[in-house]
Amino acid sequence: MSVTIQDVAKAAGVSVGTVSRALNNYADISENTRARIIRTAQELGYHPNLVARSLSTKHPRSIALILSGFLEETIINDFETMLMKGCYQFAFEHGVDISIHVINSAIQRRKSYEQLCYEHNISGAILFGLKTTDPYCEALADSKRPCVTIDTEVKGPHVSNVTLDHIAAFDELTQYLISQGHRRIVLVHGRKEAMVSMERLAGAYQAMERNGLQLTHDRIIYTNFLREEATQGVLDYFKTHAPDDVTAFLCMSDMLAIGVIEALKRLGRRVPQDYSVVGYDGLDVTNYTDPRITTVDQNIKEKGYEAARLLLDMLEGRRQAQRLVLPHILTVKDSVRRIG
Amino acid sequence: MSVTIQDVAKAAGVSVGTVSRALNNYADISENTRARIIRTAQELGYHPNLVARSLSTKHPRSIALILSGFLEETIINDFETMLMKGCYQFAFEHGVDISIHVINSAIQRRKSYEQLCYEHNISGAILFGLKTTDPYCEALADSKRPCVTIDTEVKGPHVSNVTLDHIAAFDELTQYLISQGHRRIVLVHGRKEAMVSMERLAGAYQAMERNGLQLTHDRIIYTNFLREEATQGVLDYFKTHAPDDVTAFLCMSDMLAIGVIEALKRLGRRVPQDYSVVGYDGLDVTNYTDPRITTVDQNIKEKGYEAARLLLDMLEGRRQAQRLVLPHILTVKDSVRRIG
DNA sequence: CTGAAAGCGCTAACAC
DNA sequence: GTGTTAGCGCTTTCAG
Repeated sequence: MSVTIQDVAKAAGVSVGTVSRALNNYADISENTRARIIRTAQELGYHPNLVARSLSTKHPRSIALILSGFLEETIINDFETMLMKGCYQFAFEHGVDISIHVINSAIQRRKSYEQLCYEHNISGAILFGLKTTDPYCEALADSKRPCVTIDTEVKGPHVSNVTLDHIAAFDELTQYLISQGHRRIVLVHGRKEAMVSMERLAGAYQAMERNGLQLTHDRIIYTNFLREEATQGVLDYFKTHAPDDVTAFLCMSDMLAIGVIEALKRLGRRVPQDYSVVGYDGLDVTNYTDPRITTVDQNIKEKGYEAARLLLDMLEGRRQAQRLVLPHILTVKDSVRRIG
Repeated sequence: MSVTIQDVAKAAGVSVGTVSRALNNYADISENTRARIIRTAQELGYHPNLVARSLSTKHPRSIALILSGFLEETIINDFETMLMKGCYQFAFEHGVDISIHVINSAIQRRKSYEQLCYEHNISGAILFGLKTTDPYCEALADSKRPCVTIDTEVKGPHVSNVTLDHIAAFDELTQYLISQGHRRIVLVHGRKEAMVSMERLAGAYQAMERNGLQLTHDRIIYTNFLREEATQGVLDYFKTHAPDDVTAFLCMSDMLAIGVIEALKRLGRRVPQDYSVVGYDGLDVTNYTDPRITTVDQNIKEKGYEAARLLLDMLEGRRQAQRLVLPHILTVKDSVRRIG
């Protein structure tokens, strides 16, 4: 079939153990034989069977990207793709192998995190899409297997988090609106229970208070992050509020911003001439809408890259578990008008 | 550590072989012991170690989704995500495990397809993003390992293809424009050498000839599928052509359509009032542009689902290698005006 | 019907 | 320095 370590051993006239040592850069081996073994391995086109390796090794270096929840998401975004890009860029640069596993909350209930890792011989994982209520959050905290969560905040001796300062980011976004002269701001809110919503809400409060503005309850449109809800919410809003009751819509996601713009168009209003709108996420689609939407870029590719680096460092004992806060990027485009 | 087959055997008072047989639905085992073993396995929370299994088994059922090329792509689309959704939907429904592997052309040159499969104990693969010039295309044809390519046409005794009839789809799209009264049509072309471009071109020719229309060379704007190229191309076009030289732009991708609309807006023209534009792919973003873009939905999620089903059927000998042509979906939205 | 045992390819103790 | 060998957890003959 394929060329195994045995074949290399035979061809090089040594034992399999020696081949293994040579190829894994062990110290106690003569440069001579190592060179010879590496050469024959190359000639034969040998590549180690990673499955066999991870089965036998005690300190495996196999790292996994575990994606949760996106199967159920009705919202389409490019987070997973961008994240994969980031992880693999690091992986390619450093010659590590990443396996991807797709799960959801139901699977988490059926199969424990440890079990999942055991089944696939995962020694360290990057987790994306975890909800704070997901079973794996607790499991991660208890596990002695190093892992990195992206965005989800989980504390544990071997758990790192890579995230943005969403509060500061949303503060900055809000501040930007205010700096452009907007004082009558409506917040288009995401799913109430979601951590991501709460953080963004805190950021909005923070910025508004600092500027002596109030965020009253009737100035908040609640949604479950669905675009249509934002559209409907805005339409409803203007049934009970005068047109000049608001000058800007501060949205907790880009999709909500798109929904808001849709509603405004239906009402015959123009963005940004009549109303300003900002989003959050930095989805690529914000470049193709009309107008292009000012937003905060979550920098998800960078998160993937840093998560992979951090995980590898943890596995090799170079770094402790930590919270890594990456810079966010306020991306000013065309959906905000300066007023006043 | 984790509960192994040994633990189950001990607890149930049988041998590991018996446990294995019971759990894998072998015939030659008494219903009594099977039931008992299954019960104890459940009580202990046993899940098989898939790595160990795939190492030992002769007829492994481990299937992989191999994604090529998207790391280099500057174009962001949701193909990979949708594809994964489709594959995993089938996988979850049928209790099969899919591993995902990310590669590119460079990796294909460095490591053979067989080697990749061997390393990860892949018994059958779904491949997406292969270019016709990629080394793996030949490798697939020669391999006795069943596989399914998506969109890329590869012929081989164990190679299936899941695709659309892109020629017919583009024909239909073109015909739609014509049926709306458009006769002066400009084709916005993708990368010349790409198979996907050639097929679409053929479809366009076919429809136009059937309607007694000519697709002359000066009515084609060439691009490499980049949005900005389409924008520039249209701007350039109108430097040498009169405004009424064209009534509709037939684009080989949604991104190109977005680029065209951008150009028309810059020129102060409105879509679809002044010009009609159609795209191809069915990206989600076509729902958020202004206007929403009439396009052909490639139905990528369905492709993933059917590819997974087909691969499993091939692995289990229920189906031969075949070319599976899924229906495409002409999605009429708001970017075409009926004229004449 | 079930147990015992070989072996998948590799790593890591343990010898020499 | 290098060879030998015992597993990693599982499937699959081969006996009985």
